[in-house]
Amino acid sequence: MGARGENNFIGEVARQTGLSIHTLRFYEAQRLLPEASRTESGYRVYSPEDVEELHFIKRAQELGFSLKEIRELLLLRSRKTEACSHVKALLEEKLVSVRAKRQELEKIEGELKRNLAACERRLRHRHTSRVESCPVLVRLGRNV
Amino acid sequence: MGARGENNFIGEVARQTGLSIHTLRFYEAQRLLPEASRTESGYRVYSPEDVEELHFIKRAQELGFSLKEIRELLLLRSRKTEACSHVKALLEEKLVSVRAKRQELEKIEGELKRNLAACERRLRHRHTSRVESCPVLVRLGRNV
DNA sequence: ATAAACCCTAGAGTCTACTCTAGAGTCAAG
DNA sequence: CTTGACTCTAGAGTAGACTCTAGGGTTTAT
Repeated sequence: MGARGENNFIGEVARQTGLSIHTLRFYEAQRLLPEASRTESGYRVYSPEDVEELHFIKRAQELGFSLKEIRELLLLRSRKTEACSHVKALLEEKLVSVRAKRQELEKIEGELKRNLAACERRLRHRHTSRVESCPVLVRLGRNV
Repeated sequence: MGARGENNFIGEVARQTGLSIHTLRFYEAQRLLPEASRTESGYRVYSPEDVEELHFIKRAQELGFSLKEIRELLLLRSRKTEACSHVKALLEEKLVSVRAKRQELEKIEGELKRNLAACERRLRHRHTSRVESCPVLVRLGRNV
């Protein structure tokens, strides 16, 4: 139980947050975190607020925000003014793009299923599995 | 109606496929296409088969395959053997990952909606929109 | 006193799929 | 013969989010 156990050095914080040491330094370089304070020898020491901020970043990332957008959210948080309606706008924007991506993936998923079904029908009905009869490869090659 | 109109030079093929000239050369460099034949002066000439292959690539991309995976599909197509069951395996693999991504986005979408709802409730009930009361920013910062 | 485990910096490398640039040659039309 | 549209190559640049390396200092336990 030396200073190590008490101080939140970078490795410890990495463990707490599930981020890598590299990533923590990277976030600092990207100005997502305020510069962490240091020990005399230059080791970064993370306050509980820093750790909270890292959780904030992770959580926002899970909501599909990019680091750039997260920087904006953090700024809002610190500005402490007019935040809610601005946050709402960001959420709405993000919702639109996430919904579009999701719908895109749904279409892809449907296509894949259809191709897979064609594949399976063919494999059940013939012993040959040469390319000439692979409906998927044929389909992909057709113009239009 | 000179040689231009008859030969499928790169610009023409770009128009036909909706890919850029740069992209066509890029695909060749990535060995997705066999090296296109050339005129005496070195201009690339694309055969109808080349164009078909480009459509194949586009279509496969729309199914969520990466260029690397598409290279594999093209190889299968040219090997003309055992293709169908191999293709089936690739489709299944892709379906799994697309489904996972889609479900992930669905979760994100739900989260965003929930946050947005909290946002709206708050904005309806209070005139203050200070950060202390922005439920989303508070939520994002909470550990756990 | 020394090894193990930790930390530091600056900067390069990774991945994907392009996208663009500079400098130069080619071709058809007027 | 010139103009303009087209083509060529080699190589650099872009975006996002890391990830790693080399070379070196620090701390703790034995």
